[in-house]
Order: sequence, then structure tokens, then C-alpha cells
Amino acid sequence: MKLTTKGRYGLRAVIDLAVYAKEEPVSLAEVAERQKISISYLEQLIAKLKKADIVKSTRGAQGGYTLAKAPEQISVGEILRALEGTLDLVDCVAGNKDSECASFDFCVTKYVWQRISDSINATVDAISLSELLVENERVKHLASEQGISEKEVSGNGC
Amino acid sequence: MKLTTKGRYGLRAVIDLAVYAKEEPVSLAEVAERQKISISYLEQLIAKLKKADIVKSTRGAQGGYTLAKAPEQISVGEILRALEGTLDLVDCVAGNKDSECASFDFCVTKYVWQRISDSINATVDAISLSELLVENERVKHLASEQGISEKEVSGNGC
DNA sequence: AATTAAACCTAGTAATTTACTCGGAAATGA
DNA sequence: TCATTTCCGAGTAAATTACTAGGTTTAATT
Repeated sequence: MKLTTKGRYGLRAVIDLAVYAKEEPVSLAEVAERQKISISYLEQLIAKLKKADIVKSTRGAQGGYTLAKAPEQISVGEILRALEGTLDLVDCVAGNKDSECASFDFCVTKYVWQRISDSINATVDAISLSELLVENERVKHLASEQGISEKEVSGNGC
Repeated sequence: MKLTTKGRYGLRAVIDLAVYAKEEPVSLAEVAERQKISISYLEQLIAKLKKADIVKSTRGAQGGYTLAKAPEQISVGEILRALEGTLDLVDCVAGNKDSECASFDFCVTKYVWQRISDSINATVDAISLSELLVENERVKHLASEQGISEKEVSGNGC
């Protein structure tokens, strides 16, 4: 019961774009190097983010990615759901058709799973990307006070 | 990013005990049959629940399990953490020593993961087993109105 | 005392999921 | 036309999950 690397890496990639792709598009190779993630794996993650209209691409040489919307209009919930598919902890809540239990309204534990799902979604929907940029500044400042370079910090992340 | 069967089955087993092991201990074989879970797998789950002081056992013939405390004093959070280990979605928040990131206070995404963990834990800690028993009654009643037997309902669950 | 019903314990394994890599095709600016 | 980049699909190694199997110990019943 852990978030996959899709969610973890993908969120870092979006933050990276928010910081570094303000004017010009930034190539995946750049993001990959800064975030220490392989390009080919990042490609798969960014494809999901593009499909969800969180980032947009410009193809060809000097191309790359930028955010598709302002950071204020992108929630962490959107990002994580785009990457993970759903944040529901069990299939029946996610409405998965393969989950045998789907048709049952007589399920006690569903009561629990639904409440967990609701709280997770409410939490991540309440955090905007712009909030993370503020947090990023705070962390960067804190690091520089302790003599740690921005580069070291940006490549870091759970 | 899904709850494992440990959490799902285990919670159902605890509810089963709360309902059926009020006086006498109930054997795992009984729980297993009602809940449609294999005995040997259930054994592993109940071992975790016992270690966490959620259920207690009496060995030998006519033995079995009962709750170790009153349903009011058992939270869903306790149960799920006993079964799943931790409900944190990433290792760094869980304080896993193997997670390289553990020592970093300069992590933007940690801000997100911590908030998710907090909300999950707060949610499950706020649900007591007794609350689920009330929900169970409601569901049972609803089912009987629609001509569905208690047996069918008890064996059901996500 | 023997039998039986149960908890308890450990190790193994099949299936599934995750976390990638690889190779190439299409687009575009220089 | 060439370098750079996104885009796409298939394949695979590693890790995790979801179990099963086979036994030992404990205690009530006969």
C-alpha cells in the first residue's frame, strides 16, 4: 500500500516544469537529469500528464514541455490521479467493473473505504501546485542558510 | 496503490469476531467459512491482530478468538495499521530507514505526502469498531427488506 | 490416556504488479 | 538535411502479494 514511482516521480517532474519552464519549454532530458529519473521512464509519466491536460508539449528540436495551465489552477489531486489512475485504496470504491463487489450496497467495509477515499481526495484537491512552489521557495531558502546548493535540493525528493 | 488483502480481509475478520464472538471464542475455521477466506491465510492475519492486542486467543479444542477489548475501544486505524504495517503512502513519511530521503528536511513533495498521511490516519482513527457494528446492523436491515439473507451479506465485502 | 480440535509457526511458491529498458517513428527548428 | 526532440509500443527483470503446505503445541473431551 504505497504510492508508485509514477506518482512520486511525476509530481516532481511537474514541480520541475513549474520552476524551470516558465517561458520556454523544457526538454525531458533536462528534467530527467535534474530529477535523477531516466528519460524513457519519464516519457511514460509525462504522456499521462499530457493526456490529463496538465502539461503541453512542443515537438521537434528546441521543443519540450510547459505547464498547460497556471500553477494556481493545477491541484495535486489532478496530478496524482492522472499518474496513478485513481487514489482509491480499494477497487469497489474506484468503480472498477472487475471488482465482484461493485453491485453490493450491503457492504460494511465499503463504508470505511469510501471515507478514506474521500479524505485522501479532499486533501490532495486542496493543495495547488502554486502552494508547492511557495513551499519550494521556503525549502530552498532553508537549504541555502545551511550552505546547501539549489542543485542538491532540486534533485532530492521522496 | 491499493490496500492489500491483509487490510481488507483482516478488517472483515475483526468485524466477524465482534458480531459472533461476543460470549464464546470463535474458531478461525468458522470465520474463514463465513468470510470466504482460507484458514491458513487468515492465520497470518490474525497473528498480526493478536500481536497488536486487538484480538485474544484461547488455544486447544473449543478454543478460538475473541476481541481483546470492547468495540468502542478499537479503532479502524489500529486494525489497519496492525495489518498493513503503516498507512503512509511513501517510505520517508513512514520513517523507513532504508528510504534514502529520510534525512532530508529539504523535500517539497514530503509536504504533500505528510498531509496525505495525516488525513488518512485521522480518518481511520476516528472510526471505531462499534461504529461499524451500527453500520452492519443498518446494512443487514436494508438487505432483509430486499429479501437477502444475513448469510449472504456477511460473506460479502470489498 | 487417547483423541480431537484448535491455535501457532515457518518456509516455500505462483501470480501479479511495478519499474523500468529498448528500438524505432514522426515532427520541427537550424 | 541533420540534430533534436516528442511520441509510441513492446518487452523484461525485480519486487511484492497472496497465498499454500506441513508441521508443532495446547487443551478440552471421551
